[in-house]
Amino acid sequence: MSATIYDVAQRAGVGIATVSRALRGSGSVRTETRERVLRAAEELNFTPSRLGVSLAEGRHAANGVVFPTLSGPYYAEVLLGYEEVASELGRSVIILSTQGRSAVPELVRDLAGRVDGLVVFGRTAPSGLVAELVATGKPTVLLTRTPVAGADVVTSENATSARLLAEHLLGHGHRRFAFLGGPSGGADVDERWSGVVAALSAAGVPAPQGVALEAYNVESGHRAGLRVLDGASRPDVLVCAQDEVALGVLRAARELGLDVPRDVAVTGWDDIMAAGHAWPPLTTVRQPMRSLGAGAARALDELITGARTEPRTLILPTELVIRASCGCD
Amino acid sequence: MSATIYDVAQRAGVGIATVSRALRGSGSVRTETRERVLRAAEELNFTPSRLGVSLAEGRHAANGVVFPTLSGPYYAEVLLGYEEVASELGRSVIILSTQGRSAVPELVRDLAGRVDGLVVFGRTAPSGLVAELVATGKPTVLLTRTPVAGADVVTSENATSARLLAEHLLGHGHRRFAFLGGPSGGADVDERWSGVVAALSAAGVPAPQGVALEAYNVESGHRAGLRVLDGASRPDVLVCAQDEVALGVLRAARELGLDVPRDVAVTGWDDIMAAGHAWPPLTTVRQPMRSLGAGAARALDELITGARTEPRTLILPTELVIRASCGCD
DNA sequence: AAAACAGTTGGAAGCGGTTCCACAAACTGA
DNA sequence: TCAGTTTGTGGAACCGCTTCCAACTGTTTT
Repeated sequence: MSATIYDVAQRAGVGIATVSRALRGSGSVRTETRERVLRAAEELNFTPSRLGVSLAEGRHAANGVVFPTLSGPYYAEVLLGYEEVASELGRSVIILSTQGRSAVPELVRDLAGRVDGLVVFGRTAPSGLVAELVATGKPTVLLTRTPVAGADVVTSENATSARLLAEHLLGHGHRRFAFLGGPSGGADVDERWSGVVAALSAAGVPAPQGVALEAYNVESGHRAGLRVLDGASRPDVLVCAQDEVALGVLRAARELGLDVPRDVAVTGWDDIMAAGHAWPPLTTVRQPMRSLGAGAARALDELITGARTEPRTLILPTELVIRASCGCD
Repeated sequence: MSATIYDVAQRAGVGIATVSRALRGSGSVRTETRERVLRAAEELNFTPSRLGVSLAEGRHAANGVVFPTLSGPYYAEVLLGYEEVASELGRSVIILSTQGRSAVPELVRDLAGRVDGLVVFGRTAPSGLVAELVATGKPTVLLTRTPVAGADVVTSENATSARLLAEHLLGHGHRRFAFLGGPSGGADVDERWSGVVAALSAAGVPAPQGVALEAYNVESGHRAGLRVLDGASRPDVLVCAQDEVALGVLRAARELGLDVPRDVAVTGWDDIMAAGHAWPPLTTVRQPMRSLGAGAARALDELITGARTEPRTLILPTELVIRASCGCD
């Protein structure tokens, strides 16, 4: 096995307390002694055991993230932003994906035992479980998820951007809307729905047709697209709750011989990479995915260090990205 | 703080050894005693400290993964496959992304101290560092990366698929090839290059023009595409080392008023989601991304548990995916 | 009935660090 | 010169668990 602090102490001819102080720069150690310790540590190729340190310090120096999946760019980007900041703050990131898992509560509890705090995305762990974690005093940040008492929330703006998007589409003359997303697509999707409904209502236009999805991915969007676009009463525009759904709709339209945006307009949400490369390029709402992750990491750090004790909600701004699929150009 | 094993022992009126045995089912404990312990643990809401368990067991029950980035679907998909299997094997996954980081060696060493073994992707940590880790006896699996003595390698087939791809393109009548990838694009890209070169050489066609990229993403492909396609001596086909690069090339071609595949053919590699949704749909080589991750997780588990001590190389098959961007249809 | 035995159990020794506390040595100021 | 710091250091007490070992109980074997 590798060298322990006792080996270093013996080699340097000092006590383990002095080794610890010399290596981590705490307490005062005579320069000459420090150098002797450093040399001994170097010679033995000593690296402090992370477990020993954590046990003694009473902290893991690690955070957990619970997300549904990394299929699709959204969660991956958020995770990336999160990991970057967490790493800067000296914390490792332990991941847990829940999609397709059966024993989610057990996995989440296990994860909670390995970290100082965790970030939980929407559509992963049930709220009861989150409440249970919060109750044990585990710092928790909720990402794009309905609030739970005692936990931070980080999310991006939805309702207003949805309203702006809908108003833009109304400006194109579209009147018959379909919204591909619900039901219970999670807090964020619900807010987008509300925003669209509000805009149409204000304009005196009939409420959008709500189209339920089994999942938020291309296949699901494709199936829904075929279903919605094939009927006689085809909508003017399909507002999709996610870009991937919209990509599936674009494919469905192509297969049905429909031209987007002439025959039907399509919009997405998130502004993933593929959105700009689709044909036609997708009009969508850009979410600051990296910033969401970064914001969650900072919020969690504040809760863990105790820099802040009161839970807080952080809402990041989004941006309407007009391309061609709405009817522009 | 939360209850410890001592609290449970006291409440149940037994020793901590008995509590440990009762809870983890090791050793023999009288049924009546076990039930008393279980009840006490339940009442105190006891969860064994992960740090205490790990320190005593001498293992972390966690693995690390080092990857460049999660921008783009490739690494995300592999990571997903990895996490799924690791989780099944009872191991948590700690992630570390290196792109844009300055202190990579320190970060990797720190990570190594928190895990029982790690997976290192290509283009992240320098080989010297990996060799150092392997030398300390840390089980290591290399993913799509040049081998290091003592470490497992998991990768997917490159040279043969590249040859097949090139032969298909030759069948379309293309003769002037450009390869967007090198130099030193990593072991996998080098193999793809070799495969293409071999096919052209066998057909008596001039060797491909090698086009260096600053990075493997859409922007980089876009810039390279503008450069290569704008000249007088435009190639017949641009073989890209990655789908994202190819997507950038498609955009460049569109901007230059070129029709793909009539004026120039384009191919990618990986078969990411966007490849099928691009216009024209991208001919590419599908890598089994999830399986790569899953294979790495299993290989690492074997090394950690000692089920296998000799390093091994696992090469997964790929599949040529013919769509329209090569000239088909 | 004595001896061998299987089943239970608690004490204590780690695992590898951090840090409190006591103590000695060297320094400060009057 | 002497009391009162300041500095440097080691011993030992944790942190929370697993597991070896010895002891103790109640059977079963001879």
